[in-house]
Amino acid sequence: MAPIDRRKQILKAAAKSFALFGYKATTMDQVAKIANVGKGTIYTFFTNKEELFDEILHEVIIEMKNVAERELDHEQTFFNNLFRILDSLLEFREQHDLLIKLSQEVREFGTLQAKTGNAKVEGVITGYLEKELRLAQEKGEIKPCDPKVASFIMFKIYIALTSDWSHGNDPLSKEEIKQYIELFLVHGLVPDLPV
Amino acid sequence: MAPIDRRKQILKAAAKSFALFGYKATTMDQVAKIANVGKGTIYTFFTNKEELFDEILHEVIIEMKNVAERELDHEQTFFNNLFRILDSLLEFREQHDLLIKLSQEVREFGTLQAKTGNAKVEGVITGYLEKELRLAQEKGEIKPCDPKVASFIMFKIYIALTSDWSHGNDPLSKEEIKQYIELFLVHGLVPDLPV
Amino acid sequence: MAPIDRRKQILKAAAKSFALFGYKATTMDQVAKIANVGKGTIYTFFTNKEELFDEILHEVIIEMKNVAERELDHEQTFFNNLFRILDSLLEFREQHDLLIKLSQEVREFGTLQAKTGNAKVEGVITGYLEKELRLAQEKGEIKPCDPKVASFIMFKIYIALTSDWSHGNDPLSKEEIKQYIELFLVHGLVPDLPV
Amino acid sequence: MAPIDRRKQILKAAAKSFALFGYKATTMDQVAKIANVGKGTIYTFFTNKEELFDEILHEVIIEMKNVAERELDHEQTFFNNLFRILDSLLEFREQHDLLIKLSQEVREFGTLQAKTGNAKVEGVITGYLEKELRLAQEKGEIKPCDPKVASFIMFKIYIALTSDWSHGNDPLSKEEIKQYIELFLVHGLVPDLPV
DNA sequence: AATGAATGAGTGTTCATTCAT
DNA sequence: TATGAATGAACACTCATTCAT
Repeated sequence: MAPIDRRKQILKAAAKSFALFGYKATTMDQVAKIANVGKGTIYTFFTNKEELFDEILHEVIIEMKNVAERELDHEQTFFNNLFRILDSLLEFREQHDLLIKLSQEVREFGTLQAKTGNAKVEGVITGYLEKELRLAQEKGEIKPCDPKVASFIMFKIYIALTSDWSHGNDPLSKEEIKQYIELFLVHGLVPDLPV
Repeated sequence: MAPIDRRKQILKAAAKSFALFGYKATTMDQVAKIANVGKGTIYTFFTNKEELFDEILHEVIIEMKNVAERELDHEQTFFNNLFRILDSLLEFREQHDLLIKLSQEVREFGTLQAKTGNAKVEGVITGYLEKELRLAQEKGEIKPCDPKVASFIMFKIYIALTSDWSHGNDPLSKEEIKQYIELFLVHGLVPDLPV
Repeated sequence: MAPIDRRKQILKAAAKSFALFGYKATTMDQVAKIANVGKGTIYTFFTNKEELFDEILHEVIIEMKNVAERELDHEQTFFNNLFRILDSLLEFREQHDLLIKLSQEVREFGTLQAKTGNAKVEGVITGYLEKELRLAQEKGEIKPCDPKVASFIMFKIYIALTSDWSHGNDPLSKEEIKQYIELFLVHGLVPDLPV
Repeated sequence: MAPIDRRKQILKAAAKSFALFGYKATTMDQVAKIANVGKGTIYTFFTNKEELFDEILHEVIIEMKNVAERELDHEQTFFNNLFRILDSLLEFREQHDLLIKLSQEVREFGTLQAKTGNAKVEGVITGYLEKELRLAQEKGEIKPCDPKVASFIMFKIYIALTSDWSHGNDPLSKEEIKQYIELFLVHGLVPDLPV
């Protein structure tokens, strides 16, 4: 088996376990077993548990950023862009949705926090979103609100629909996710014409 | 000191520590020290760490339910009730908001998950919300949507604003929280009349 | 069992194992087993393996220094003092002879070396000896030689007789040790009158 | 590269590392890197780490014995022989002095000890010395003493001067070493005529 | 024959839980 | 009853050894 395969095997197994059980509750033995690899092998590719975790986080960030940048077109409206990017992200959800959820757990490590603080999935995504929200606001495409808070909530809603929900429920389809995002973000729950 | 006092002391200390550091990162030594109690004493009241955790979860649920039931008035509209209940919950937020966060961590335990599944804060709250959403829908107060998903999202938005946000940002005021809930849940981001 | 007993038990066991097998080859499991104590118990008294080692070293140094200082009398000749101090040291040899040997192994730890450098048994003892040798030389009691080298050798001879020798041979009696020290240090192997 | 070269390369590298860091602290990776050889290659020449160590010990012994036998001349006095042999040994000190030091570390291995007991550098050298001392004693060249103990001490003094001292001090020159051996072994520290 | 990626037994350390006082 | 000293199972990580290439 090519070394790259083994590295990927481990990353995949670790991602699965981290997403399922969290950082602390994931043991290296477990990762090794899931990856069908000797425990020592993990350490030939990653210095330690923390680095393994970081690597996974980093990969997700890179990939999501690429997707977003590929789709983003400033000629179009904010919501247009939002839904197209969403569409692309949801395309390879299978590899990533659980991982995204990890972003919520980074705070678990006292020490790690500082070091990787700005590399957090959450930070990167909301930062990105915030910038776009600000532009949209200037163009009058959305109501006035703090873009920082708004981007934070949008991110949380996305996570809730793509990841959180599927713990304990059947995963939502791509279309359903988009519908609910539209419902909550765009128009709200109140009927348009409560005559 | 009466035994009930000791029990409460421990519960309070554990709640604080669980909320601050999470389940795994909370040690019984820590809880004992915060509670100003011998470590062994904890075990005279609780069988083990897991039960201590469950108890705390349970207490929060009960209290929240009481608050909700006290405020709920089916003569009024859904949103009216929602905001009044929210108001009351936020009132004693200091004791509970961090705990709510715990609901997110329950999944941390592979084994625990199954056993305490139905005792989850999350499940109770969303179940409650779901029931009310269904009624509101029947009355035409809100747009048609799956009440289960909707209640889930609403809960997540609530957690995001009251708890998640304050990791890394200044906590939002009660008023701000209500504003954002209104913005996202009730009316959406799109300006009302983009003629 | 009084806590002091346990602490002493552990120190004794660790001393034995360190002296017998060296630092690296001594496992905490081994120490625990020899001390007839749970492994965790060691960590209630000592932060880690290194500190356990340091403590042992420190204790020996303190005790030896006390013995030496009690016996030292600058009114008397160097050799007189030397033999009286030797006498006292050999008195409680049973607790310490093996430990003394540890001084040779301190170099094993890359990191430790720097931290405890000046606390080394060897350094303390030879430093002490050196000072006395210098005085003796000024008084003409011994031949001219570098006191630093001389003290080093004297220490090594002492270790050889009290400790090294007993690995693989019956230990030498107190009297024998003194005889050999006199033979090598004081008069040399050459017969006095090789007529 | 001829296999014999590779073997020598490995032995040399291992000798260096054992001498520098000791048995336990020497890793096979380290040896392989120093020898500029694949790690697996080591195992084509030596069954395991222990055997590699033994081989090195053995080699030193053979070489020292050869040197000694070449110089030894029973027509001459004990001390004459001693100093000439010493001279020769010190000649190729660069390759071996650190190795000699290893003799002290053999005890490090609980299990190994028994198996290689009779192959110990120490044992061979002191055995040799003992024989010569016995002869010298019979000729009246040295004072009466147990040749076994005396040879042991002589060996320790030699190690101390050639090897131990240089940890933490500038190495002594060949001349200095001989001077100190003469001082301690031959005549002692007491001035000849303390009138 | 030579290699180094892969392995898992073994190490130091932590912490929930027990139990003698 | 309340305690905290004692415990050992469990964890992250290391390294001698193996084996497919």
